[in-house]
Amino acid sequence: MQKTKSAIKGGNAGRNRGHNRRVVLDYVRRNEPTGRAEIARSCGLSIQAVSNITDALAADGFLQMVGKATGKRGKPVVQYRFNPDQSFAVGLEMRPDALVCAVLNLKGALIVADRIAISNATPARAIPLACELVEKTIEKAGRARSQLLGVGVVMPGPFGESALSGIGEANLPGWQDIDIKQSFEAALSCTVVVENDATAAAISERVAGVATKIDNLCFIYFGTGLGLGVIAGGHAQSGAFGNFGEIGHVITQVDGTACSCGNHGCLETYASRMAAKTYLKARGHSAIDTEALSRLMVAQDPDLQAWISRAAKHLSLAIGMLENIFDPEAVVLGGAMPDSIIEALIAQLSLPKGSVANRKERSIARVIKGASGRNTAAIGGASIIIHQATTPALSLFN
Amino acid sequence: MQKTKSAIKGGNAGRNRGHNRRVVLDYVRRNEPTGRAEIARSCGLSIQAVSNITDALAADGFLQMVGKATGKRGKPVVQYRFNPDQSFAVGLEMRPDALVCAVLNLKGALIVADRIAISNATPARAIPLACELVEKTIEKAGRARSQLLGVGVVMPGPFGESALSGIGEANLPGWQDIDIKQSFEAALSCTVVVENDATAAAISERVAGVATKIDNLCFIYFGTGLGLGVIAGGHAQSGAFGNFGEIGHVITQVDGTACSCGNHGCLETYASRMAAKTYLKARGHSAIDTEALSRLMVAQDPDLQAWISRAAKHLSLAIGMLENIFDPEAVVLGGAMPDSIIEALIAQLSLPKGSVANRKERSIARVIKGASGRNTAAIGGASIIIHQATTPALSLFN
DNA sequence: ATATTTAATTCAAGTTACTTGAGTAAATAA
DNA sequence: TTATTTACTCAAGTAACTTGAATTAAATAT
Repeated sequence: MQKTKSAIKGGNAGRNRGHNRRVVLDYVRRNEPTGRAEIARSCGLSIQAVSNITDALAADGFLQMVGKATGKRGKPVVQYRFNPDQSFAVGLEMRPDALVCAVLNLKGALIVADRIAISNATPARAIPLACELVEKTIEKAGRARSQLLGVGVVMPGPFGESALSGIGEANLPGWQDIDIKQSFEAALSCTVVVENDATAAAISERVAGVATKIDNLCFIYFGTGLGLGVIAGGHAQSGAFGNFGEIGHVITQVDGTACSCGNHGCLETYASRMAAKTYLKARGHSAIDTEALSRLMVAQDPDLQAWISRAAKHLSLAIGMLENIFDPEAVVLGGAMPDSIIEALIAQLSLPKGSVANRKERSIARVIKGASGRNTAAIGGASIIIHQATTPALSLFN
Repeated sequence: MQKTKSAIKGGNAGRNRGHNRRVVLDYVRRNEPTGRAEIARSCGLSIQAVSNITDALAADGFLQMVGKATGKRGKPVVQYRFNPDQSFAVGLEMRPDALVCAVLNLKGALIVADRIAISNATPARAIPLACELVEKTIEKAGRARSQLLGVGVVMPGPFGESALSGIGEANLPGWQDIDIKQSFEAALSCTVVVENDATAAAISERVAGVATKIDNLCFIYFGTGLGLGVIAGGHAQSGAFGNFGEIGHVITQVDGTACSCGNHGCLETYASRMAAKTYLKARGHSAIDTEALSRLMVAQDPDLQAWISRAAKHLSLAIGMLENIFDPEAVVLGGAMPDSIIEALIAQLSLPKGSVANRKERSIARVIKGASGRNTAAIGGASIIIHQATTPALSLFN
């Protein structure tokens, strides 16, 4: 009988210290400016403890004192705020045709993004190039390498054995057999996290996007295929084998369009960049890239309009399903797709009325546009690093 | 600007103590019999700390020393095991037509289950009756009321404003406006947790069912409708508004059968007890309850066979979708449905091959049968209490 | 048989980070 | 001016964990 690995570890004074620092840091980041008494009340700690912690965080540069707040009765509050420039995070998107790198400050603001074209993106070729790009982009951002918090590497899923399964045609070749995280950690000697694009995008919305105050969201990501990133209770979902969110292969039409995965009627064959490309090519358009899509959108091309209308139908089904399953505060659409098309898709959705999401007193729309564009995934990668550094979790005890 | 309530609190020695006790208790429960050195290694604590903690847990009756294990080199391990009878948990299912109560020991074993019929289940009528049933069932189980760990109340979701939304026809009337948890806590003066049936069922599989070693699972629950309970990373998902898992209203056939929710082609109209009832009634069968379904199954009734075959098609779609979205270790089917029918449904599934779940090296089947029968939900309710008491989580710091 | 090795466990002292309680400071309200 | 309120500091106290040396008991080697 195999013993269960206890995923959850015990705590001690030291681990507690780390946890509490994150709790305080996270609270200040989300409620700045704020004072120590308020932090203590909110975080369930004594004022003295918070005082010690803020002193330490300020000494380390994570927090900044920003003067006193008067107006209320009592001794004025010495206010602290989060220092977004204490360090920085790097995001790196690995694509078959390009490597994209983004440097973000701790508030999630983009400092610099850069990219290089690449072909034949095997690990042996791509990893050194990627690392070089990372170093150059850090330099371009004018940041000290020593302040690097970590690198978030974003690759299209699914990971692992998925190559065997039919899904994952859009994957990079030769990456199934290596430990990506370890390879990058060895090359960059810093914290590295590997995630899929959709999850990265979802996290970036929570770090600095439309969902900073939202703890439960679904992000539908337009990559080559279609991905789903979910944040539940403030934490990103990743599945048992890291392949959470393969929404592209959810079937929205029985016996529909043939999909590369072997099934028919997958959502991805209707609503994805690839689907748009295929649809437009079949109607005589050529060289469909993101820019071309933008242009067709401006020109109100009837073929693109027809595609959007069809895609919106399938997306509506999928979104209704997500709402009923995840009960999120909002569904976000974004990714490597022109803003104008995402907006058009949202405008044409016909969401089911019979849904737990169809509440009268909604403070946010059911579907909102998230970050999109060519750098979304790389920004998402950096956001994961920020999220991990500032979000207290049980993982601290691991 | 509203301040974020810090959901996550800081830790101190006392909270750490509680956390560590749970970590140790959980480890022993899942790996018994085991010794202190092993616990220390697995939980990241020092042997001395574990020794103190096990002493305390043994003194409180949560752990029992069960002798020494020889055979290996070195001083023999003093083994401990979880004491399943230190206290007990109660589950209570509130249904429109009946109240079901189950008493479980801490290992999740059923001690006694009981039920009473009820009509017009308004809160004012049902809550006193339910509390009476709880007390009587505890007595019948021969347990001391003082050992009661808590009561898990199971009701069909969705909760909250859902009555407005069209979904939830099967709901109990008059329960939308009261705080169910508080009402029961006041009446029973003990810990009360309220959950939906599907989540309760999922947790019960993890506490004592087919998923004790599984951290990621999806449970499709046959209630009146169809529910989904998900455990991800060992923790039950509940959604932003407690309405996670309304899988019954996922559309598996565009323009399909009309559903009470106003949409067409909802999974629930094909695969649920209600669907079976409707299908069989339309074909001349009458008085279809669970027992009748069992009898028809034994008799190999062709109408029921046809229904199963159709339901399996729709379930296959839904399960494929769940696999792609959640990437679970397994999907479990169970609930208030005869075992024989669940088995037949599983046998007739045709799962998509293009799925992240279609791995070669699976140790468990993609779809397995979980607990089913008339008491499943009540047992699930009690399981939630057990799960909460023995599963360490960040919530300890709340 | 005896010695050695291995591993679990205990004992006592030491450490850490938090809490407590008394006291101070600075603002508004009366 | 005085009282009240609220934030914060200082110093001492405490709980729970870690560390390191010593002890115990079984399996294995000599």
